[in-house]
Amino acid sequence: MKISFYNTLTNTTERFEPLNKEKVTIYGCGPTVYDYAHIGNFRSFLFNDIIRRFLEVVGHEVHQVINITDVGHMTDDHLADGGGEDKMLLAAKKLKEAKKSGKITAGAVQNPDDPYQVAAYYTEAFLEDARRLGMKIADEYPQRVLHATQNIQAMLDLIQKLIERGHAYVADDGVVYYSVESFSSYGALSGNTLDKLREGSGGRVLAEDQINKRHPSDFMLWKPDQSHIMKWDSPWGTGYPGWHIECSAMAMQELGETIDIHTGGEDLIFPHHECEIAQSCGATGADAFARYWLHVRFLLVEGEKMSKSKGNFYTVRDLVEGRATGQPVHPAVLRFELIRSHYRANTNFTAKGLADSTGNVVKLNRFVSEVEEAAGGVAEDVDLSHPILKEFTAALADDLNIAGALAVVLPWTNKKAKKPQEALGVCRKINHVLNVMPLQSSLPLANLEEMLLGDVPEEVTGACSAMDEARANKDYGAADKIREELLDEGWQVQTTTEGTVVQMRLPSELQQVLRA
RNA sequence: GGCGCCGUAGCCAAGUGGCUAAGGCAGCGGAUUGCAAAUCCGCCAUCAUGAGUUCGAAUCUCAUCGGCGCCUCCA
Repeated sequence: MKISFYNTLTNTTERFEPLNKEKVTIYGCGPTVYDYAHIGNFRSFLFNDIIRRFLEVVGHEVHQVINITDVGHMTDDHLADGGGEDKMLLAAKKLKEAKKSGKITAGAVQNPDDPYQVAAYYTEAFLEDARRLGMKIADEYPQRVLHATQNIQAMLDLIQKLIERGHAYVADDGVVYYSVESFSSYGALSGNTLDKLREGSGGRVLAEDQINKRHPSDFMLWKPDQSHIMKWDSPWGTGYPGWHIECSAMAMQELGETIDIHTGGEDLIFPHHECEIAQSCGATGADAFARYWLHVRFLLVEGEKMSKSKGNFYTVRDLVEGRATGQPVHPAVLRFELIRSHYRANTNFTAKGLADSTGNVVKLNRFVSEVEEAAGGVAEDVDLSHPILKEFTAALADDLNIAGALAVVLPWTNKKAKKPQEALGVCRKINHVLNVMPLQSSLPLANLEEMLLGDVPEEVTGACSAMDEARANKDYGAADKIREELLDEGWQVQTTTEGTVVQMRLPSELQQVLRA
C-alpha cells in the first residue's frame, strides 16, 4: 500500500517508507504535567494514536513512544537566566487552592509542595483522560510513556556527547548551551535559519539575556541551579535540564538514532523540534533524527484560540463530566469530534460540531450492534481487499485523510448489511482505527445511548403513558400538547407500536444551538 | 520583516489536470404517520477574486483580497 504524509521537513507530501518494515517507530510529544491537558492537546495526542492505529491496520508493527514532561521548567526558560517562575511551583500553588476550595479531592495530593506528587497527580489525570478517549498508548503505561525525570542520565550522556563533539559549551555563568552555529542545518525544519533569525528577531531578543551566549539562538541544555525545586547532580553542577533535551534523549534511547515519524502540535516546529534535530543529529552524526515530521494544526473553540482568559479552555474531564456543556459528553463523541477533520487544517470545536458528532457516533454504534446481532457475534476474517476497507484505508493512506475515510464508512452504514458476518469483520477493522463504534477503553464507560437518555424521570415516563392514552382516545390535541412539552425539555419523542418512548436527550447547550 | 498553512453549498468537510465536484448536519419534495418523530426514496455548489498556462483547472503559475500559525512559554 502506498502511504504518504506531508513532511514539514520538506514541505511536501512524501511517500512513506519505514526504515524497518518490521517495526515502524513513532515518537509523539506528550503533555507537560503542570495542569490538566486540554482538548487541543488531545487533538494532537489523538492524531498520534490514529497514525499508529492506521499503520497497524495496514499491517505494520508499530513502536510508539510519548513523553511526559515533568521537569519543572521555568516560565521564562528561554531567557539565559532562566527567569520567571517555576512551573511546578505554580502548579503546586494552584493545587493548594483547588484543594482548599474542594475542587479536587483532599486525598488526591497529600503534599502539594512535593513536586513529584504534583506531577504524579497530573500524570494520572492525563492517563485517565487518554484512556477515556481510547488512546492505546495510555494502556501501555508505564511502558512507552516516558517521564523526563526518570531519564535524566540519558540526557546527561547526550549533553556530554554534544560537548565532546563541539556542539555544546559551558558558558561563563556555568550554563551548558547548544551552539546553533555548530550545526549547519539548523533551521531546516522551520525555515528559521540563523541569518533570518538574526534579522527577524524584531527586537524581542534582549541583549542582557544573551550576554553569556555565543549566538542569540543558542539554547540551554543544562542549568546549574541549587534553588530549583527539582534538581539533579551533574558534571556541570546540581541543576536541571533544558526543555528540548528530554525528547532527543528519550526518543533515541527507546527508538534508536533515527526514528520514522515524529509528531506534535504546529507550535512545536520551532524552536522545540528544530532543537531536537540539532541535539540528536549533533550527537549521533546521523543525517536525520526523524524521517517524517508531522504537525497538527491548532484547535479553535467557537472560532477563537483557546485561552484561560476567554473561558473557552476545555479539558476532557470538563466535557465528559458535563461541566462544559451542562450535560456529560460521551468520550466516544469527544474522540470522534477531535479526530474527524484533517490534522493539517485548523479545526473549530463547536457545540454544533459536537451535536453532529453525537449523531454520527450514535448512527455508527447502532449499525454495528445491528450487524453484531445479525451475525451472531461472529466476525468473518476480512482483508483490505474488501471494497469498503480498500477505500477506507486508501483515504487514510493519503496523508491521513480521515474525512475522506469517514465518507466511505458513513454511507455504507446507511444500508442494512447483506452479509452480516463479513460486515462485522469490516467494522472491526474500521474500528481498530476510529475506535468509536464502540469506543474500546480500559476504563469502564457509560453506554452511549443510555447516557444520552440519562435517567428518565418518572414525570417523563408518565407523560409518555398519558400521551398513549390520549392517542388511544383519539384526543390528538391533548397528545400533541404533551409531545410539545417533552420536546421543549429536549427529549426526542417517538411513537412506536409499543407506545411512546423518549429516545435521547442532547446536552442543553447543544439543544440551544440546534434550536437557534 | 522572515518562514509556512489555508479560502469548495447555510454549517462541517473530501477532491491535488479530464466521467454528471465525495460524505455528514441543516433545508426542501415524496413515501409513511391522526399530525409528528424515526426510517426509506429523491433534490440541493462551477469551487475567494482577477489574469495566465493547457485541447482541458477547484486542481498548475502569478497577482489581489481574506483567514490562520510560527519566528517568545504553548499541542
